Amino acid sequence: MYALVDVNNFYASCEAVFDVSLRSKPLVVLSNNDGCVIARSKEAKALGIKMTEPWHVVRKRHPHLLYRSSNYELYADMSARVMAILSGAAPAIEVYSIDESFLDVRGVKDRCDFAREVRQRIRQWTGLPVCVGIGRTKTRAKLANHVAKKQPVHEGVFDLEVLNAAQTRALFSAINVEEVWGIGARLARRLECLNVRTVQEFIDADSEWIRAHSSVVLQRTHDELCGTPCLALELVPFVRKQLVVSRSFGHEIDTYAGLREAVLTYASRAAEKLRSEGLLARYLHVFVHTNSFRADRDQYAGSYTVKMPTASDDTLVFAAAVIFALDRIFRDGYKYQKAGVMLAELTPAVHRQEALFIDPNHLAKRSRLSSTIDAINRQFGRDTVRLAATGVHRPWRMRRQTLSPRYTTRWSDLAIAYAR
DNA sequence: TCTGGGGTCCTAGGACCC
DNA sequence: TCTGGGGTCCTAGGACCC
Repeated sequence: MYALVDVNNFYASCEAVFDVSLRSKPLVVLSNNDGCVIARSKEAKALGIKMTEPWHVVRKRHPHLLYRSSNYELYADMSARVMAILSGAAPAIEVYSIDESFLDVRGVKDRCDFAREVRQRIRQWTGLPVCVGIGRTKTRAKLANHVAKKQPVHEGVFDLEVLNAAQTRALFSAINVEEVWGIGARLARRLECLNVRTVQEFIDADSEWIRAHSSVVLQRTHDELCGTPCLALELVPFVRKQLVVSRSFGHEIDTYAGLREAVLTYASRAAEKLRSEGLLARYLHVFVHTNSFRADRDQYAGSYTVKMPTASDDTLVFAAAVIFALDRIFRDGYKYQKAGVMLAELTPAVHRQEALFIDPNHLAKRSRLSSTIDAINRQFGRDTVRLAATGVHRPWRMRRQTLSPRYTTRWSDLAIAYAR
């Protein structure tokens, strides 16, 4: 038996916790470069604003809409607070995303009571509103959470397993199959062609028939929905398989030098992340492309993968690989809009394989250098020490015009309470 | 002018092996 | 008329998630 706890409109709710003027108002949070809408308050959803709609389009339609640039430092810290509360409340918890966790609630006597208590505690301790869905499988708990969110009568808590057969049938017949976890727009369209539109119609379909018409993935979703668990709680912290750092530029880049600055910056950030997780990478992949929305311009996309002699976490090794790759994919005469660095075939640093012809002392020295740089940057702020080749003025850096203060992670940004 | 970023898993098909 | 059988590995592409 699982409970899925999910923060309502997470990014928008985080902003409203600290800025009273944003509460109960239409508010959107924007992606990097203030490009798209990636979170909406309840009131903004009511205005019909869609997820990932371009901001410049929305803004024209709603000139007075409140908005904020995304502030991931704030959201990550608020997330950690919520997850800490949940860890204290349940015997086992799987942190599924920045704003969602699955809880093991087997053995809980009154599940709804428990859920209401958790909800109240998170509200009181963090200021964030959450909904809780309960079900026999993870997929059912997800669906229950959807009901908790959509039907205010349940006051944020819904247990699917207390319904009788007729009630369940009525509920499932009223929900579109696309709301099921694991069924996106594409699969929903394909299912519709097969006359499966509602959750109930999907459940009524034969498991093998689904496998034949789609894949084992959809079959698992079906079985989960019918009550047969296929997905267990993932308690072991996951080991990532790849690491990507990519950004659209704040201003387009049309020179080799500019592109090199940006890609080296991304590679440096990737190396930092890699080291902070104790991993090494064997492959480094670089990609660059022009703005595909500009139909009036020539388009170009290039990518190149470098296999390094041994797995590494060294910024300087990555920098050399980046330049090697970029020299092979750069084409003059284009306006580049986005680039990225991907690290792959990751292995734990404790299993480091040394190279036959490289002096181990050299490796140890470079490793100390990286650790020292990381320590300085942790203490004095990101980029205090960085490669000169990552640029000085960096006009391509992303735009974030309405970034809120880092209320919970910077002394200088702490909220101030005034007494009368 | 302005259109995000970061992940995972599965499948099909080709290359290659014995 | 007849054209084996079984396996692995890799890659590209498609689907999903938040």
